[in-house]
Amino acid sequence: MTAPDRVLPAALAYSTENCTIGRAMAILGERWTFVVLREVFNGVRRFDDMARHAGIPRQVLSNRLAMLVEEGILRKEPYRPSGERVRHEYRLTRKGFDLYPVLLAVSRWGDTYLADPEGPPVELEHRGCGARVGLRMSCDAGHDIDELREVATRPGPGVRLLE
Amino acid sequence: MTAPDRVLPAALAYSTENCTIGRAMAILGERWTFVVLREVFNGVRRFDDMARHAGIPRQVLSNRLAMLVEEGILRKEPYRPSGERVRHEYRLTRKGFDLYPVLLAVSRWGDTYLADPEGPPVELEHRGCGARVGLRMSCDAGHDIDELREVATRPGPGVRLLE
DNA sequence: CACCCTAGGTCTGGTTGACAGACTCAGCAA
DNA sequence: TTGCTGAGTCTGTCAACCAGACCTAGGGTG
Repeated sequence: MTAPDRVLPAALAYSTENCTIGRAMAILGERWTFVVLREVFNGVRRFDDMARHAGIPRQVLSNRLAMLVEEGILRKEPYRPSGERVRHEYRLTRKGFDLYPVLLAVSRWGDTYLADPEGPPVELEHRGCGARVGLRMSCDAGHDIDELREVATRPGPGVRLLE
Repeated sequence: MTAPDRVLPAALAYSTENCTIGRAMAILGERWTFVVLREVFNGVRRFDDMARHAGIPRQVLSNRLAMLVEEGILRKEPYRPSGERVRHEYRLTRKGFDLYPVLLAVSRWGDTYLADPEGPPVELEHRGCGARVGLRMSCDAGHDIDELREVATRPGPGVRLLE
């Protein structure tokens, strides 16, 4: 029960309204967005497969896919299975692939804190080596970072002062 | 326009209903949850500071904080600034701190794809070294992983077969 | 004492989103 | 002609979001 420091860190002198987390979560922060993405990363690319496999309400899936296409995270591609008419599948764009670390981070956190007692239902392994896949913090200079204390916040090039 | 493989990967023979991503997103996947967490990670711990600083509707903030406390991600602690009455602040639990990689991943993705042209408003640097902080995929055996292709999905201990 | 200020909420009401279940529609197949 | 299948849309209900006003307890001020 000690008094906290009321001195706000430097970053907080700036508006967070333009902070990218808010924008990112406006896209990613809907109940099913990540579930859809997990399906696509797992190779499920078709509407009915997703709806059936992940148990997403069809209307919601429809909305989510349309939004993800509009945001440039998925693209809708026609293809023709031999002897059938043209169908469509959803595939990841580069922007979509780059969400993999987010998905992985969420997945590891969920496995740690939300899995049933017996353990997580699905695991990701390093192909060949067999060890579990995870994320490590590091800086662009290559140093590993183990402690949150080693991370500092600084204003970036797009900073905007509070009025 | 090639036909996709309709053979679902091994993981998909199992229900994803119990997959932890779904559960995690039921908690994290709401418009403001991460924005609240970002504030707390930045050292903003009090109701009014969050509401003012991040522009969150007070009712929503109230709900979000209550939910995060109930989920064991935040805890509410009383403290008394000298000469004032008792107040409350929200602090991260261990479970909450472990969300940092998720926050960092979202933040880096947002900085890359959603920032204003001039760049992200805030950056995270390695204290001392000054380089930007990011995440690297690696396996528990210590190998770096650069390609998504190196990651394979396997059933985990808590797997549950589809009926 | 009466009044004001502040932190930390609640209350109200309109708008949007989630969701289940039924319906549609095009093209192939029998 | 009828049926099947993939990929949706339509309808109606219920919950969540959100802005803006309101409330309340404790301490300070005149």
